[in-house]
Amino acid sequence: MIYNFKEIEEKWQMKWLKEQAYRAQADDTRKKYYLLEMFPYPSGKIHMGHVRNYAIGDVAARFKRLQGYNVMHPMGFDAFGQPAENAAIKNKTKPDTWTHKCIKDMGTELKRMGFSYDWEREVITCDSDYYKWNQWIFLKMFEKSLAYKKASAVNWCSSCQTTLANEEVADGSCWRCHTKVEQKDLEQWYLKITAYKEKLLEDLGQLQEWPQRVLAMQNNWLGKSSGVDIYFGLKDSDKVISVFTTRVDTIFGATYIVLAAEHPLVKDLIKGKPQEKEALKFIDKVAKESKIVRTASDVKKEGVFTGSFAINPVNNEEVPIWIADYVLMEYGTGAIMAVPTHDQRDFLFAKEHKLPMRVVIQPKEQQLKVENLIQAYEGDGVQVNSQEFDGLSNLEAKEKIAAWMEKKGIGKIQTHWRLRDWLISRQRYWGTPIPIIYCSKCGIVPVPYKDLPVELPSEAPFTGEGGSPLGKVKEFVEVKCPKCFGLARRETDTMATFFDSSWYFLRFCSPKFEAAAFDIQEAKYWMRVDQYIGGIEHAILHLLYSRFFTKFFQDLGMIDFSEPFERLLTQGMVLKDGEVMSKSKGNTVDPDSMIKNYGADALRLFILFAAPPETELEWDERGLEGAFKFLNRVWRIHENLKTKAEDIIIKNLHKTIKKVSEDFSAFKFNTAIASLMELTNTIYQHGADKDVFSKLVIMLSPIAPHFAEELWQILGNQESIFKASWPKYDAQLLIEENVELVIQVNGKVRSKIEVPLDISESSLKELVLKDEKLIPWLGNKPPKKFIVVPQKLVNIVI
RNA sequence: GCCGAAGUGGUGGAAUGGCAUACACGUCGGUCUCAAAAACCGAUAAGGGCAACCUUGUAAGGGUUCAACUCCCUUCUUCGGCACCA
Repeated sequence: MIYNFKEIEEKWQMKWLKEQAYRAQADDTRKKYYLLEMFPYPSGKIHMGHVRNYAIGDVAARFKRLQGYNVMHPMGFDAFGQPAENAAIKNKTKPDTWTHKCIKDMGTELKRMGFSYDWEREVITCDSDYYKWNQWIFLKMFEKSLAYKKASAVNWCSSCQTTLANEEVADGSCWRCHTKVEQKDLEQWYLKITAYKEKLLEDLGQLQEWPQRVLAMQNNWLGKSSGVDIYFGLKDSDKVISVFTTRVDTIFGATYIVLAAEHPLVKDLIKGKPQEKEALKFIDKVAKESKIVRTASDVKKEGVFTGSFAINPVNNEEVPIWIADYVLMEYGTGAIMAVPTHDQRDFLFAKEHKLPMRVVIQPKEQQLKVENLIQAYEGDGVQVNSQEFDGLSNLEAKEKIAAWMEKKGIGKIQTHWRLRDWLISRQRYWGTPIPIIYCSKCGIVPVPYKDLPVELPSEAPFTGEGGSPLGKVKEFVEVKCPKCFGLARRETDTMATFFDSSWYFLRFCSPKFEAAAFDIQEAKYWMRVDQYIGGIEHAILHLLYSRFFTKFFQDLGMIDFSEPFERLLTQGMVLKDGEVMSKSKGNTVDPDSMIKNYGADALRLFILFAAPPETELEWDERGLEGAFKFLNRVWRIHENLKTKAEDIIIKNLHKTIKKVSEDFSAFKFNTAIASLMELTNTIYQHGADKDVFSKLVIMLSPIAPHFAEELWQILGNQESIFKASWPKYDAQLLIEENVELVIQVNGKVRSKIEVPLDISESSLKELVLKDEKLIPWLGNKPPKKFIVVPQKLVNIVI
């Protein structure tokens, strides 16, 4: 007999919705648990990645409820963004219409999976009652000079026809459409995330429950590097070139310096020099090279001499100044001191252009000589040719030289970062309008708070062909200046959508609150997010921005913590035949058809059983079939319940309760399910009574909620199974009187014996030595050593 | 180059110093059936042996330990992040 999953799942889904079974209310008398999964972009259809992400979250939410926590488990939609615009163009509809239809369709699919969301808290970022607060946050940042406008070379995607943040560029290409990113000079809005760089780095230390790899990625992204800025004077002028180095110990070996082609002093340095023409040609060439070509590591290092000289401030030596393509304006000061003997890039460049070298660090095991060098020596050693620092270890010298230079005023201990401010202007329609007005008299004027929201006009002529579509909406653009009431124009760019998702977890605490972005009291109860679950692809972008916003809200005094997510779980991808499921590869499996064939419960069970949450999961429909068979196997138990279960079953049950409780707490769902399967197998051998079966059903309920709810009702319960409490195990029952000991000889298993739990070591020894199976191994020599691990094993060494 | 994660049967995976391969998939065999499906029961790392058993085995090599998938060192491979980063 097969249980009727279709009927059962529909029935309970309707009931849960009608009764608002998963409504969460703040309650100071109860311990809260805020469980959050990354909300989806409303594409219209859920995919297996969503199913996995949300199945993991739902099990945790339901488990915590059964344990008595007051659980908030909200869901919403990250609804602004380019795909809606593209789809609207394609389907000749409006992004708003298209998006809301997708939200509806996707909501239906999520409901069909039986996820226990509090739908009353649904947040949709493209609705003005949400994005109004994006604008409010932007204005607050503007007030604190954390939002500012700047002209600069920016990343430009010609296919998306918009600018991109540094975080949105991967391998020199647009993260969304993989088009090669170009550089363009534009005036754009930035958020000053760099104001929080130290705190963003330091607070990573708080995040004990985050995966190592995410912490490592954030650390890399922030890219702090400590060193010294050294001031090189010019030979023929009083200008100064500042270079940055992390190897100040090699300063006495600096035989030339190199500037990036874009360095502001370059034009001055070459002016009137015989090399001027050649240098200008080179600068022009570098400017045309794309960043990808320039940063490819196998490219030959090219450069030209400026004709000018600088003075090395530690020894007053004259050193030539070069321009080269391997020095980047974006990093450090855009200028380096070159130490060819101890830096491989400088070495290659010096060889190529026949520049001088000097060894200043001698390794212990060999004697370096400039004429014999075939590569730079980048390791540690002892200082030589370094005046009073000779003889010191270079590590010691590094600190001493830095301090000495600071004292003499020729250098400064300095830190450089990789992190850049966040460019948020997008030349697209479907996003939050930036609440700024440009007045020819008053300049940049923020929209007054009382005028929020700046509504996104419902009609705009977007064609996908570039230029901000809002710029063509006259009624939107033309506005009175809030200060002088003269004619002014609105900003026509919209905000990057990562702005929207940088604080939605706070909005969930009070999604309908009208007086502020969130209700401080509600946030005080619900925040921080106890468990956050989502894909590794957000390891940098979304998680970094959210951490930044949280720190900003803390500075505004609206919250009293600086990190939003206490625990983070990044779930692995779903693969098919070893490859990531994706539309472009055409190897996707539609969750909907799986629900039709096997039910949502079986799908949830399979996806949780097939692999631990963090690792990749290989899709296997036969495995799904197996999960379905298991549910049927459990289902049939209720038809044959005994009045009293045997002791062995009771013991097994309590062992299982212990194991499943521990595994659920640690998000080890695959092994939890394995123990439930083992218990089921034992029940097939020995039978179960109503109590044992009820407990099995409760333990299964977070994974297969409809299935469990139905069985719970069949067992005669009136209330929902999710009002029941998680079973507790009786430690007494887990204590065995006898225990099987493994007997090893020289570490190899040779026998097993059953002994009383509290056997003394001497009587155990006596017993073991009498074991006939051991005779061939022990011979008649006395054992050298006799190791006893209580209740586990004995190892005899001969 | 730097940083991070991983490598275990035919397959997904389990075991974090103490019986390697739990649980499941697949395969094979059996029960039931006119038959099939379903269901139920059993076998299933490799090699050797009629068998009881024995040997080998967790990417490779070495080490620590009575005992190593697990800890340490070296190397290889795969995946991910950063990178002419000074």
